[in-house]
Amino acid sequence: MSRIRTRFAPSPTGFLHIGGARTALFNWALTRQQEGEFVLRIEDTDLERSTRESERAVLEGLEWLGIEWDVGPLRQSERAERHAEVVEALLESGAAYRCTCTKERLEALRARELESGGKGIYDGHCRDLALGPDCGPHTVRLRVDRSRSLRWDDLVFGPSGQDASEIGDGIIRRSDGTPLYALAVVVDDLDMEITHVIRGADHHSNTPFQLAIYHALGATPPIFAHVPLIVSESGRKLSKRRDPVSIQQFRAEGYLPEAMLNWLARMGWSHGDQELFSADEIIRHFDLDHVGRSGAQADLAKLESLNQHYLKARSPEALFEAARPFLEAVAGCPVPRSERLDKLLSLLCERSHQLVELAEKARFALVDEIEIDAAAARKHLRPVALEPLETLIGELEALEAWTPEALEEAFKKTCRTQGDLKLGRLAQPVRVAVTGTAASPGIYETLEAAGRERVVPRLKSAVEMIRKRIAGSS
RNA sequence: GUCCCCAUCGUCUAUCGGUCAGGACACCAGCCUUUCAAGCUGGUGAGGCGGGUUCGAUUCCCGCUGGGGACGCCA
Repeated sequence: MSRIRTRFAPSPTGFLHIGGARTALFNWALTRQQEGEFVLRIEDTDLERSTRESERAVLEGLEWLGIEWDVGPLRQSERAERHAEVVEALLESGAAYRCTCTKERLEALRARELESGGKGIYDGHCRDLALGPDCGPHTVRLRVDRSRSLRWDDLVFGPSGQDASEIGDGIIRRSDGTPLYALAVVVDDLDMEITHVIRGADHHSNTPFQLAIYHALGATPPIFAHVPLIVSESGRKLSKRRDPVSIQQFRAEGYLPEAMLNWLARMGWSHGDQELFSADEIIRHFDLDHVGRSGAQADLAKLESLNQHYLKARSPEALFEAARPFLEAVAGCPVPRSERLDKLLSLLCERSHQLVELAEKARFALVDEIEIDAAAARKHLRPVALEPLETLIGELEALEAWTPEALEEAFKKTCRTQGDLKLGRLAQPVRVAVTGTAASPGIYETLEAAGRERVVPRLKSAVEMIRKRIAGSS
């Protein structure tokens, strides 16, 4: 058997969304596995809605995910001549005909049809009129051979399609001379020798008409595999407005590409009980037979869980590399990598789901001025903490080494001299004073990460706060 | 409205006639504990309904119900 050739054909009318990304992933995975060729084709025939900007967004999204194409990006708009040529040939052979029906007539027709319980398809008004090129403004319709079967064996849905008698003569060229999607995809897929068309299930019911075009062209259709849609929590098709669907949005929030890939792969596809997949494993195991037929809801909680998993799985270098822009956004300045920061990051990814969250939690070690959470201060920076804090400051200032071990020693000693104070009674006020919040990694690691130069002043300012509080309440 | 498709825990799913219906996320509880997490242990939780076929149906068939998609001079 010859090599397979697949394609991903997004229309650049927005950003790369998760449905498209998953379709691309499935195409890519199968192609890599079979050592075929993967074509990227931009379907930009709708000039009004297509922009170079969103085309770039789509490419960037794919690149970020690590989905690489072998051919392209090709643009459908650049193939206009070829499309026109095919329509002319179809006209010539009689497989297509000119239609002068106005939009008004068609609308009225459809309304009347629907009203009387009909199918709302074209009635063939111009089918046998043999209209010539001089018939005025006209579209071109495919003369669907009504005796044929427009069925195929879908690799995901199984036997699909209907008889040609059930569909109408669809338009393949607009009155302005440009081709319609159905014509363009078929011609492009044929010219590009695409062997497997793997696309969203929203194309499932458009496929019969496309088969009719293949027939009219005397061509053999490719193999089709329709992948069920990813749906929103309401169970409907994803909406760009209401649902978080943009790949770049996820990226901006700090999701890792390996987590996205894993998440996307497991929506609709499975490999037994396995949940974790690297890109290589997806390629190795991907199988259209194990793509389900029902729509999948995008579960953000699962993505978060996967993202944390991959955050923890990253090497310190790779973690820092991914986190850097987020850390710098918090710091407001370049953030160099350091051993101290690496340690903090590894501690923080156990309590973060995305990089934005991680960077925010690292704030206390990145900036000089922190804000103290009011509720945390009220609860922990109380008069009873005053003496212990002052004692601790003395201990810390006397410390030679700023290590977790030395810090622990200082804390233990302070607790002892403060009448066997429970560690939590000291650790919590310190935590709030140093991080501004009541939650952080272990207190010694936290102090180590913040650095002596920041810890002592912050403790002193906390002491001041408490003093003011005492003065204010008396 | 017409055509097409889909239907297992809250969610993603495994199961290709015989399983105590499994896993993961989420959720709950316990352990751990200086906070928050993480981790560990345990737990709640599913075959939409009605008919068939069969010794036996989640699995095969039909109907119903529910949900979705397509019906453009959009892609």
